[in-house]
Amino acid sequence: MSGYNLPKTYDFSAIEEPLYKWWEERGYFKPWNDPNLPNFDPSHKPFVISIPPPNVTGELHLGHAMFVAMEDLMIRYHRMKGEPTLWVPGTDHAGIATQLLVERELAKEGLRREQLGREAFLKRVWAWKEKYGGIITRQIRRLGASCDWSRERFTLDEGLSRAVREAFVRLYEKGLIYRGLRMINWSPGLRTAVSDLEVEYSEEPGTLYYFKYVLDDDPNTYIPVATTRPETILGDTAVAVNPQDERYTSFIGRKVRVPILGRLIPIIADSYVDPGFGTGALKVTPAHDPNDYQIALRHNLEIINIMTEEARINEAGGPYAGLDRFECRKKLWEDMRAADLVIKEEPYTITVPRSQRGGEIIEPRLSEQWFVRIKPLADAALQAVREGRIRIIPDRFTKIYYNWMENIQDWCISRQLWWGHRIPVWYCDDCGAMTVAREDPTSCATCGSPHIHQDEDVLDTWFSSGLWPFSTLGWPEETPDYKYFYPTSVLETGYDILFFWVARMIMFGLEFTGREPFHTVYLHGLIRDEHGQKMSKTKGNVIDPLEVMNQMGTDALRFTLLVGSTPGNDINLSLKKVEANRNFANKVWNAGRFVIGALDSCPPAPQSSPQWTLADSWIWARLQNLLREVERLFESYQFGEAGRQIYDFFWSEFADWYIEIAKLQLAQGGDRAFYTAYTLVRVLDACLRLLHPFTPFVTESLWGHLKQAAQSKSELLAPKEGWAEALIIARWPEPHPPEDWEEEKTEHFAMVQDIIRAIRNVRTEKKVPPARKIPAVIVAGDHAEMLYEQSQIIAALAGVSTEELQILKDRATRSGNEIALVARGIEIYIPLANLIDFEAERARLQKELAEAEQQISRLEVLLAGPFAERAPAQIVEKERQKLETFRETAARLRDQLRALDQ
RNA sequence: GGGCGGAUAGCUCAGUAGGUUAGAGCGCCUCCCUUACAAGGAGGAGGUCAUGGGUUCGAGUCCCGUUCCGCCCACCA
Repeated sequence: MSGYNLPKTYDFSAIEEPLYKWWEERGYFKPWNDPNLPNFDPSHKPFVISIPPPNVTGELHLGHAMFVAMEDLMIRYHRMKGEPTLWVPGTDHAGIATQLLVERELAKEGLRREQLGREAFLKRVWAWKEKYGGIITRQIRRLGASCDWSRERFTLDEGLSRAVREAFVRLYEKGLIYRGLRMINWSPGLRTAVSDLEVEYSEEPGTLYYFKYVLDDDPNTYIPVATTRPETILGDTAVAVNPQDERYTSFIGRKVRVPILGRLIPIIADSYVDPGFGTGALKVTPAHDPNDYQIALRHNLEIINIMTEEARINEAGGPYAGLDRFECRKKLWEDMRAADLVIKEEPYTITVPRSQRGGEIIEPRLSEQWFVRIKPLADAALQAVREGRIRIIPDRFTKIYYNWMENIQDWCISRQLWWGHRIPVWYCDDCGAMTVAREDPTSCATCGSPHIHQDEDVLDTWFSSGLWPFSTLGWPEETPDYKYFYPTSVLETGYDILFFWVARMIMFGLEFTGREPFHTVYLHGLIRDEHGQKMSKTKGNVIDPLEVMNQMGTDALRFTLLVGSTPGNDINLSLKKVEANRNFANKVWNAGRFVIGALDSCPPAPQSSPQWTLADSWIWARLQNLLREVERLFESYQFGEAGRQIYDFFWSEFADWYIEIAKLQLAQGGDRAFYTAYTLVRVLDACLRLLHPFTPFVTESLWGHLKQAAQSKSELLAPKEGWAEALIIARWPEPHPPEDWEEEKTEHFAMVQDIIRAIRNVRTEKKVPPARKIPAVIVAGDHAEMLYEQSQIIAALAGVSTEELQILKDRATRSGNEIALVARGIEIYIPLANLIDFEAERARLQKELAEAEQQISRLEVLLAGPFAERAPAQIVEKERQKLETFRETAARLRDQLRALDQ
């Protein structure tokens, strides 16, 4: 049996890499993936996914593994459905993250980027990208990602850069991009602006500092003020109170002195101030607080910036100039205490804005930046989802999306970095006018002067990612790819970047292409450790997907991620789960070995028409049921549930029952053996196809062996059209319409199963040695004939001796010297007189009888009530039959109890 | 301050057409190296589906309230 030449344990490490190479070389990842078919068929609707581009310098983590598993699943499924399928891969330049990495490298050499200058620095980054940029894509291949690498893109590629320019200029020309002085979030460490989304707020224990603002006209009187950031006192330009606040009415319009600095600032009235909070008086620092800035605008206050780009105090801070913001806080407070300006300190929980990258504390800062006027874009994006042109799965994120879109603020898109798309704006040194252009200009568009210089800033990375679904296909050119593959189909990613990325793609897609960039958004959850903790290096609970793949194989990891998750819900991953799925891959492998072995030894194709056994029919019916279920589940994006059902079918029906029975049928030889092999092949083949999107490697590998074995056997086993040259491009199995016989065969087989289980159960209970065959009498009424045909199977699987198995329609006498069982109304007697403990038997039978009677009365009540009239006839009938069976069972149990008493 | 998710077996979780005896994996107990697989096979123990109400012939599943856990959004010094 050549099937047994395959290794006994599935050896993924020998299989995965060559298989992936083969797929790629054969061109299966391309949309026209069958090498035997013509190259382009525009009449087919394509299925397209753009990869969420990982950071070019990133390293594989479970988030990547998750999206690859999900997207590759969808891609492989649609490919097998025969659709032209394209998965566009690529990477993101990831401005901040990458620049930070390179700057850190420089720091090791004692260098800062300013010392190198822009050109030289960018050269370094590109060199870095060339060196490490391939790592992540290699790792993604390792996961089995079947993307079309010939179409790989990078956000800083020439084509994509052109798209970015085009987008910027179009928005600018429409008046949707503007430059202005605004309060933005400033990252002192990176010395750049960041967007609202890049700031995370954390509740932290802090202090509320109370101090005195002394009145200029009455040095003995002061107005008490509280702040969480004393250093900002240096930039105060007013103290505000609520106009309704009677405590302070007399102060309004008078002046106070800024502590230490001695500047005179006014006390003003503004209804923004909450009289109930703190002291009811608010210090106003327009340059360092967004609310204060608004107040300043209303009252025309002076705006004093007291901090440098690195959040040190500048010359406006007088004696504190040069100090770091937190040093200053300490020093200033001490000085104020010495000057008797301190009232008290109170512990206070403050909401600290921190950078998403690195966690440093963000400073609100007034500065000149570029913004996208987002409202018009957001409105269109809102419409697209409201009108169902884009569907978000799971549905609950739709609300979150609405909420964000409805309250969206203008998007700060300029970054004071060097690594990224430089803003295509030039300033004239002579007339000062701006030139915004698609191509680098040589002169000022307004005055014609050649003395122009480009804006120093680059664009937010997400600006280019927002164009990803169409920029990767060639936009703004009307390339064949763009025309055919755009819009894409499904956008799949983690819910954590719904706003960062998904929302922006929708806005940009609608704005620039006039179409929704995809019709469906599928969001997966975050991956946590086995107890739901976030994975982090400090906690030491990080699972490295590469490690997992090395240990258990790619299929095991993929299957775990897919089956262990439901849309939008976080998944708690543990190695135990992966291990269980590695075992599954091994199970599949071994079932395959068995089937291939069966093929090798089975007789040639018969002339006669097939005669199916109950088991054959049953497994076929169950397979059809599975195909229907999987189809339904895939349609509704319930991939995890689909995987689970395939798993269950494969293991507990196909392997546990059909294969066991197949051994008996094969042993009969002749036509029976052939048709058994035929069924084995059919079912295994279908399972491999169904599993392929989940576990591509073990299925492809096994399928190749199976195909070979089947083809060398007979045309019947391997009809040409069914067996493509690779599983990856083989057809997805379609279910047959349900047929009448299916229900009956399923029912009958369930009976056989229950009888076998009942006997096995009693064997274990009575501690019958496994090898010992026992006698049994089955009394089955109308089912006797059907069961008689299954007697071999019952005997073999239940450990009953074939000679001593009787299957009767009825039996006049019952002896007390038998163990009596009832399964589905069928009686089973095991004459094991020496093993019978009469008391225990009576107790057991009585317990079973009680259970049956309880069910009977429950069902009687149910069927006598309104249920019978109101519930659908089918459901009622089902319950009626159940009641019948229980009555039957109860009657048999009573017989047996009586027999026991004789 | 708003909004969302979770609460099901010792652990981690499925259960998304409401159908009446609630499932899996791991762990646990008994037995078995049976010629695909010990990464396996057979049998078993274990759950008042967080809680209180409601809708319905019927609720783990739908509606309302409560408690605990987690998350997102929001400019309160």
